[in-house]
Amino acid sequence: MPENAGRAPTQRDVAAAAGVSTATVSYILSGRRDRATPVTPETRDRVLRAVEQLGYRLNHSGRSLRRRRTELVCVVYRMPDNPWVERLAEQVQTIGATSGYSMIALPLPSSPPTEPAAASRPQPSALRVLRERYVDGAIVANGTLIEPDELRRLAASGLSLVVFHDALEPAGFDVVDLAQRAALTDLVRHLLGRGHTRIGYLAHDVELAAPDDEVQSLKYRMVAAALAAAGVPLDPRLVVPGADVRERAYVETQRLLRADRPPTALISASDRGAIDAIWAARDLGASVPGDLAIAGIGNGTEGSAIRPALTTVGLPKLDFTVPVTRLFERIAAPNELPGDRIPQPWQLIVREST
Amino acid sequence: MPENAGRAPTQRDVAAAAGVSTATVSYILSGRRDRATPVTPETRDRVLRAVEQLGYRLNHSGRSLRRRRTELVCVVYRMPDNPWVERLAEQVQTIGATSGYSMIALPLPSSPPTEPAAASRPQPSALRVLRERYVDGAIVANGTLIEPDELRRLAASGLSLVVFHDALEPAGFDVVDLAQRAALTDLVRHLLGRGHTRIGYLAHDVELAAPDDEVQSLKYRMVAAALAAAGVPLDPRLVVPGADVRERAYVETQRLLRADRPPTALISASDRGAIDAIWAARDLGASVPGDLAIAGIGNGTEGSAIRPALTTVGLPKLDFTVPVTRLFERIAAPNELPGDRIPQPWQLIVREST
DNA sequence: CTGAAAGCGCTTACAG
DNA sequence: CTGAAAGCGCTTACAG
Repeated sequence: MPENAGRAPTQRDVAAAAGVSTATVSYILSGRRDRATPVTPETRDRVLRAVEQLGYRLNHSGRSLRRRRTELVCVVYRMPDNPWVERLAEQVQTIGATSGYSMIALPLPSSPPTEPAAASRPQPSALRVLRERYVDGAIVANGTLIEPDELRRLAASGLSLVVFHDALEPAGFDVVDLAQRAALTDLVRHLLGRGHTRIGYLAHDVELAAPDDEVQSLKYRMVAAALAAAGVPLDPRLVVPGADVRERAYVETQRLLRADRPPTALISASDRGAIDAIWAARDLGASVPGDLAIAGIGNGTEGSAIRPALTTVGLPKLDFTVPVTRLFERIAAPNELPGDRIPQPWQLIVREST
Repeated sequence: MPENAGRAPTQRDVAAAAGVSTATVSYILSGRRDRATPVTPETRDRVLRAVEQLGYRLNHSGRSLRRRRTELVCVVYRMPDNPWVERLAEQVQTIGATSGYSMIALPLPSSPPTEPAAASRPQPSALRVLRERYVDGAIVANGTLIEPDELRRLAASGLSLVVFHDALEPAGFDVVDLAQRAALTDLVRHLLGRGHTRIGYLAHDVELAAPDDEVQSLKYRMVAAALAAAGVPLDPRLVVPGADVRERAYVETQRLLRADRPPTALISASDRGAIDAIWAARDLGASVPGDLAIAGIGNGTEGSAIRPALTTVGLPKLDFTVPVTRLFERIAAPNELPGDRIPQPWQLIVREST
């Protein structure tokens, strides 16, 4: 039981209890410079015992104010998380641990309250963590979550930053380019090459609610652009919502198939929706891909487990060693690295469903 | 463009640029005590212009060292997130914002590398955020993630703490009691009351890999205990894995139904697995609940959307105002509140599938 | 209405 | 091998 009433013990209290100076306590606790100024084992023991007895805990603010670094990095993403964000976070933790860094997350709300376009940007209070030097560096898993100008200002103010974004110029930070547009174009070409001309799209609800929102409707816009570029513009009657909720994806797919001129191929904004679409088609007696070719987006883990295995676009494997290592290089050498583009391309993964 | 080479500008730089003292800068930026010491609009403007021009950003470490508080709270949970953790995080953000608090997350890895029991506890580097006063308070969404002793030490060291846990004594922190065991007991009684005696269990894989791990196998252990208490111990042949992966839940359910003496009721560790089980049964020509009653655990959003609507146990509604408000009360009055038990009971939600 | 000064808890070159 | 002292960037009672 600590005896100090109220106030948490400091290194000063530890030093007093152990009969040494605060410098000695600090050397022992931070483990630095042990070689240059070795401490006798007895002193060390006495200090550690005092730490234990007082229940002393290091004060991070004091340390980082003095060291001018927080030894903390942050992963920014939109809720809900998904396997690739989890993998990214895991690698940030693992790789960071080797240089004494810990990781925190900054999950931004999935469904902003009102006005889609503006509200899809995070509140200032969430950005405080990035703006006020709470962390030395950050990986933004979805660069569209934060205004480009804000990203540039953050980088200029000394925050080490690596941003996943398809269409942003590096500017004091690195940009991991997933080349999503190219992959979706490949997918469209693949379907056209199989002879499909009536291609439907199973959308995230928010995409249809705010089709012009670059943040929320990214996939919809990219698919539509790829189809238009190929001379087969998306037929509005073949666009339905429901990719988010299993039962609705099922119902909407059956509605499409029962319509006058059903599509012969369907792209779903999510792998999950695509899988539901496969079930829906099968239950109507339609064969996949015979009667309806179905493709997902994202390359989630489910897609390769089902039959027919799902054609999709996404990262071929979940390895973010390059961007994560880059983040820590930036932190180690602040203001020395310009801004690079790091290619980590999505790819077309053709399986059985198309 | 900031002109300081290297070093980030401080309030001192701002004060110099605006021709005032650092005290004035601080008053203007922190917005406190404006009533007692109003600043002339001209001074204010001059300071804000200097802030803009220098690209000044507040240094959190300096502020929180001085204020002796970080104005930051943390939500601790196990990856992946789920709708209720998201809702919790959202409410922490919203309620915290009214008193100037920001939220960060501490997502702990979902599948620890090796040794299940020990490895299911987080690494020390993850706990640094809680131990070293990086935040003023935390909500632990799953109290089994952190050792009880560690929780007590954290609370004793002054961290405001609210922990979701079914079987922990409050000790300087509050415990939100979901009463999961009682709800699962209700579910078992409900099935027995419908005449079922052969009740199967669709498990999370990790539950069968480490059935003795209290952290990972919570639901499995509670269901087994409830069945045993009712005099109908769980038949090992009716326990199958696969609740995590859609296709496997489907296959395992069909395997159960094709066996010699199939179960007449099935409890799934996840709502998702239960929904897959419904599809699997239906595809074999078995009616739900006629031939097989199926219940989930968790009360996720999908369960009420499907047909037959899913019987499940979980929180009847996602409102964490009480525990979240309590966290901020604790932060406002440190060391004054003892430790309370906050009931937020899971409930049996009977729908059509049983 | 504004400024000089102390101090939050730590780290680290430097002197002994 | 150890300690006295300065200083990281803020805030705030206090004096003017």
